[in-house]
Amino acid sequence: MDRLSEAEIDRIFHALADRTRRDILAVTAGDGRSISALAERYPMSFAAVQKHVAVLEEAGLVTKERRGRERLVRTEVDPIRRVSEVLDGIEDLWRSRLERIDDLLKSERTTDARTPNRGDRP
Amino acid sequence: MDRLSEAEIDRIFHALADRTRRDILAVTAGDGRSISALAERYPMSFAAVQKHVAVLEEAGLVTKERRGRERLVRTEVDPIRRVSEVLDGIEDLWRSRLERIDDLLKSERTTDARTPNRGDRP
DNA sequence: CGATCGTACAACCATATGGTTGTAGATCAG
DNA sequence: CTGATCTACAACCATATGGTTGTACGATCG
Repeated sequence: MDRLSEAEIDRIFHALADRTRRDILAVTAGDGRSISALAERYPMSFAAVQKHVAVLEEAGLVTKERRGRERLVRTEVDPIRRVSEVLDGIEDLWRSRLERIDDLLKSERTTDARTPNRGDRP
Repeated sequence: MDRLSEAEIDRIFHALADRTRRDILAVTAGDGRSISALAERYPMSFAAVQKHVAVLEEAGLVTKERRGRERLVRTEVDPIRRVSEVLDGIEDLWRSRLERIDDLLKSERTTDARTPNRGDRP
């Protein structure tokens, strides 16, 4: 249960930044589908769908399991859950910064009001 | 409070699929920073950072507010929260499909076991 | 005023991306 | 075995992306 590396997060978000790939995730969530079954759903060639699946696979969002001559594509929910936590992290940061700023403003109002508006940190 | 369109989700995930942009989001969460202040943090030109901010802005993840000759960049937490729900949606789908399959297997086991393994739907 | 700072934007370049077609290897049906 | 199906993979192409440099413009300082 390691944390996701930045490179992994890059790959996951990039994989999610495409309608077709998100749809593949939705369709193959829970039960798997063969690539050719997937290819029927989209207005593009088999090879194009194959590439989308490859992107999802490299991001760890789906796995391929062979069944006879087919490869069953199935979405893995774990990385999705973990990348969701990345977003939660930004949200938490946002909240805590707001709090900190609020405190700052309060303490300044009780002492002086000469607007030291810079928050630089080299 | 509309739902995000697919195009918006495309833009948001694409914006998130870059380390520098995610860092900008983290840094400007809560309090804003000028673009030149941001540019000091990264090993690239001012114009490159400017482009990253533009991508984030088009995705609605940050807003720019002018203060004097500077533009304060500040992350908007709402779209982040909403795209997080997109991921939750996939996860929910996953869970419900698993349930459905489980039910299917159970009902088959009680009647017959001739493995009708195809789940096609034209 | 002139100089400088922060920004905007255009032009350019190398590489990545998303699509295509074509070829070849496995596996299954007859 | 033969043929059909499913997959893998390479080669190719147009466009998008992430970076650069250079120029221009508004706001601030002296």
